[in-house]
Amino acid sequence: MPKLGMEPIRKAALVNATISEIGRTGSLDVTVSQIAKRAGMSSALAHHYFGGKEDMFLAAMRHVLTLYGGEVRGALAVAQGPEARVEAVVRASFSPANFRREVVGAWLNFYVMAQTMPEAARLLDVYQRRLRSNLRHALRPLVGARAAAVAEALAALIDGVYLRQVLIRGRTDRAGAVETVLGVLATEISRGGRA
Amino acid sequence: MPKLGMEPIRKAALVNATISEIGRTGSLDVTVSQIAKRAGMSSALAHHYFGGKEDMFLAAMRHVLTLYGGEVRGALAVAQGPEARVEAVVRASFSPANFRREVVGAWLNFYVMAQTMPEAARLLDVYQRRLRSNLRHALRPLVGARAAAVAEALAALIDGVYLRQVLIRGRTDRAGAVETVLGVLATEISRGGRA
DNA sequence: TTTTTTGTTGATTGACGAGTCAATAAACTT
DNA sequence: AAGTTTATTGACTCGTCAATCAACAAAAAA
Repeated sequence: MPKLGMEPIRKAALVNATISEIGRTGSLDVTVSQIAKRAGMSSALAHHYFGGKEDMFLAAMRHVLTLYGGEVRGALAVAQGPEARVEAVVRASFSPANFRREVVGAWLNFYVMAQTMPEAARLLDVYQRRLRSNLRHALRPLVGARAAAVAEALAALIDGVYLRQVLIRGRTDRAGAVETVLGVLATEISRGGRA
Repeated sequence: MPKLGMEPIRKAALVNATISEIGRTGSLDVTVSQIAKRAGMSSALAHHYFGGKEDMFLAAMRHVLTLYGGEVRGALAVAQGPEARVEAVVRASFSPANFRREVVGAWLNFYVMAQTMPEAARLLDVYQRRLRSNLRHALRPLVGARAAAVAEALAALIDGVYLRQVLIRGRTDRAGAVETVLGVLATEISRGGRA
């Protein structure tokens, strides 16, 4: 029954399955067989489409990063004014799609990957740079020269809030997460550019 | 050459070796043999003193948490006034001992452990509670009713700054880390208890 | 219609690693 | 001196898993 043009479909299925399995088990100790099974194919086929396990992991990471990037861009496009722009970035970071338990679990493990896989480190670095850059530009009119420092802090804060969700049993607390970050943002804005 | 009373010495050596190896490889994929070798003994002996790999991991985690707790307590003991108390907690979090590359790498992996090992989750939860509680109490006189929210934000910020070190090549940036957190603290204090 | 390309898997290989065990030896007890 | 407890390891078992291969099937190209 070989239908042609399966490659992109299979690859997409494997990428999703990889994210799901990493998120579900909460670790990188997922076997290719587990992933392949969830994606509805044999492990041999998974190896056929991707060079190996590492490539699957990287593809999954790229996918998550791409989704996130898209969401940030979309939110920025409709944001009116600097304050709305910062808020857009923050809200996109905690959007329902990005802030699901399994995705948070996957993120955590991407950081672990970054410690061994140079390409993973590069991808995360790109993400961090873009995040900081977005925040910095939006913050400039609000806090002036402090923009860089505040952007750095907000970016770290976002990551930290993510990290804490890992320990929370049950559903992730999206409202609380956004509130925490926006709370700090409000304080920084109220201080403005004063040194 | 069996000298008696080896147990505590061996265990301590294994705990240190575990932290080192997790930090060095940046993942939980460390073999008992690797750990044992670094601790200067056979893997069989490691199994003899600890029930298994998991126990070694938990013991390592307890050790790091204990060291950290001690440092916070020590810093709090000599701190004069609320502001100094908050600063003490922050500085202790980034003390040279806690902020070494390998320890940061180990921390990251403790969070990963927490996703599968209930006991690891419990330990991290205790740490987080204590951290927040310490911050909250010290912040109360400074920001009044906002103490809880600000404590939550600072705690997340500390974790986030930790997380970012993972990607930094070479030495960890202690000064920058402390500066980022204290910067936010300063802004929050300058706002005080104003809603 | 033969050939090539694409899709697909069961079976196998080869490596590695956690945990166990039997054996050896030194110290401590009685 | 005989017996017990503590220390220590090399060798082994048993399982798991990434990666490969041989083989089969169907569509597309020649």
